[in-house]
Amino acid sequence: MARAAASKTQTRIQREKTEAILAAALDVFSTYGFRGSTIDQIAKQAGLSKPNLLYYFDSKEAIHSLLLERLLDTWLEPLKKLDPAANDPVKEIIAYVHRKLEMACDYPRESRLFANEILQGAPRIMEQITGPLKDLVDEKAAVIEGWAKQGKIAPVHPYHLIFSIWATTQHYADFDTQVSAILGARSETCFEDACDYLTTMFTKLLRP
Amino acid sequence: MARAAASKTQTRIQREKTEAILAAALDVFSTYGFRGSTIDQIAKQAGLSKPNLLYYFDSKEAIHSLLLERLLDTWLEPLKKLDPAANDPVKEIIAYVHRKLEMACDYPRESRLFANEILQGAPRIMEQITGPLKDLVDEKAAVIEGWAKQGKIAPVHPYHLIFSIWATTQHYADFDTQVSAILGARSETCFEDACDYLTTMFTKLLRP
DNA sequence: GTCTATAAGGTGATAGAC
DNA sequence: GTCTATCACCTTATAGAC
Repeated sequence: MARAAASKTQTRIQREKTEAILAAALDVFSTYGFRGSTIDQIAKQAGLSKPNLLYYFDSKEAIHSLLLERLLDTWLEPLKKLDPAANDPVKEIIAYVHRKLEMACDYPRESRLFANEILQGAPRIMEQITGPLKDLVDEKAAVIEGWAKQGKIAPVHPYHLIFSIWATTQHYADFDTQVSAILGARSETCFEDACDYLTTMFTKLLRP
Repeated sequence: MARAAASKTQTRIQREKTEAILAAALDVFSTYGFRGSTIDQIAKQAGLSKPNLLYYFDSKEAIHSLLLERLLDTWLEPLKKLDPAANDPVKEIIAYVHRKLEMACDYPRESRLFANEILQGAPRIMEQITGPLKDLVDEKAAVIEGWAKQGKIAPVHPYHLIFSIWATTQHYADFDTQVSAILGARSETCFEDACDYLTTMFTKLLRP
């Protein structure tokens, strides 16, 4: 892992610098992907020299790995919260859409970091996809299918429902450049409009 | 631009090699993005030496530019076909969804090339976004809004409708790695299932 | 802890023989 | 047209002074 970062007894300054590096790295990696990013760029943005950055992290890959590791917990949380015992399944799924859209709005760089990794074939994250992520999706897909069988929501392919929620919400983070360019002045209300639109779409889809 | 590629009188072999280079470049660029890709990789995959590749194209950027240039025509086509005079606007929009999904299925590398470029802030394609693409979207959004006002489709935010169509269809190309990993054996019927699912979703959304 | 200097290898592009 | 050889530069990472 890292030299200083691995130490359990970090000073405040060490923690601050580690976080500054991670923040800068998130910026750079989320934009250019792993191979397209350079340590120089990250160091410069974090306000350190390159060797100094490499004092805190052993390698470029170590920074990237830590970012991805941290990301996945955050990433799975909204879906984890989907409650199988919910009274109103339609509302429960809509609430999930809202959580996911909020994440795209508040953490667009995290979304792009993930998108970049998947786009490149997920070489550094495949185990997490086929492991924890797939398990969670399988579990929640079964919940959704159960709701459908009970007639609490309209019959719907649970996996593609989840994919469509991911796609439509993350789109606003990953393709923000395009969305903003096309909306122009309308960009200002983009997220509220998106929230309204997606609420309507998924409500109409799911209402039994 | 290119040396041999710029010549108007190419031999058959020259054309073939140019196309081989472009095919290999599409593979590599769509996976790693511009900065993450190397000429070496492209040359190797095309079956040429690096200097030989650079005999056909002046630079790495020249190849990338030509790919993007070619892409945009194909990319805009499905939306261009949306007919303002269509009898059944719901069907017309659903047909657009189908064309878009088919493109994601048949040309996933093109979709990922585009995604990579947007994700990186569209540095080499911004003019096309704010120009031809925005113009086309503005035009078609007006058509959709017209249909809504006439009561031919349900009232809906036209721009976010278009974004949601892009997001849901391109997702199957751009996030294919993730989709396949999660679906496992179900991947075999992925596109048929997606087609059914998206048809249902957008029909329910749009039916007046 | 942070710096300068530098090693070691990769990368875009060119020169010149064939 | 295609190759080998090579240049100039960039990038990751380390060594060692302070």
